[in-house]
Amino acid sequence: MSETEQLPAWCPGDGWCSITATTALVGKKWHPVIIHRLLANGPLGFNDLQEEVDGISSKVLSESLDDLEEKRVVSRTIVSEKPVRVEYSLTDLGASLEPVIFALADWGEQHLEPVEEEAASVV
Amino acid sequence: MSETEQLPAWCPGDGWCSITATTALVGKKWHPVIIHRLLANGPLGFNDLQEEVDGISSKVLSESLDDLEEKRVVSRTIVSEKPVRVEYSLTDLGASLEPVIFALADWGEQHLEPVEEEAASVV
DNA sequence: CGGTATCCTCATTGATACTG
DNA sequence: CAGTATCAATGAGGATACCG
Repeated sequence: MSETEQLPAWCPGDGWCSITATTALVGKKWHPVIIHRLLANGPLGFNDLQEEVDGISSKVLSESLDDLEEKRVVSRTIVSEKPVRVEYSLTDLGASLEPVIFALADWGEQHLEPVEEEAASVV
Repeated sequence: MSETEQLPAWCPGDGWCSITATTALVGKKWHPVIIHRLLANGPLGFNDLQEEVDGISSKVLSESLDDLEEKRVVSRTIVSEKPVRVEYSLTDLGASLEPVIFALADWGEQHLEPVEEEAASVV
């Protein structure tokens, strides 16, 4: 119980797990995509973001953003223009997720991407 | 609607998204951890795996493994020894997830890990 | 050892509508 | 534009027990 030092670096504690910890933050269904879009397309307004994500409802987007904000991954900025806009962007913590998001996207590209032909039958 | 080629490589189609595709495969709560353990500790039997994962019930582990098997990420091998054992291991596809899993673990390490001191106050 | 079978609860989503 | 309110539906996850 006291020899955590013999364990590999990627799995430190007895109970604690870096994977579990990470997925607890960004493991929700839409979180990776949202972060991805913010990473790629810079700060976005609510509706712009919703269009980027494709398929998400305003309710779920709102909840997701609340969650990500609470976890200090996303920051919400009210831009006092006219009319007032809101801008969602990544915090430094959020931006630091780039390798993770990139790994997800990359793997999907390389291993799943395919089937533009099949898509034709679906329309 | 026809100019998908102007989009960056990591976000190809109009509807299709590599992130969404990837998380559809490994986005379930326990999947990354399970893959991580198989990645790290080689083939494992059911109960061994359950102990590695820590906190998962046999039911959920079973369901997760079924799912991962169906998705060709994990393979189940019956070892005809005596008594019969079962070995779970990663397929080539599963093994190819290493960068993703590693990214998750790595990020957790670097950004979440700490707070052994704070833990004392929670107990 | 390697699982299933139940049952139950909570979290997440989806659809829709409405608001300032 | 940027959300919130409601409500229904799904389903993932947990506890426990049991089986070959």
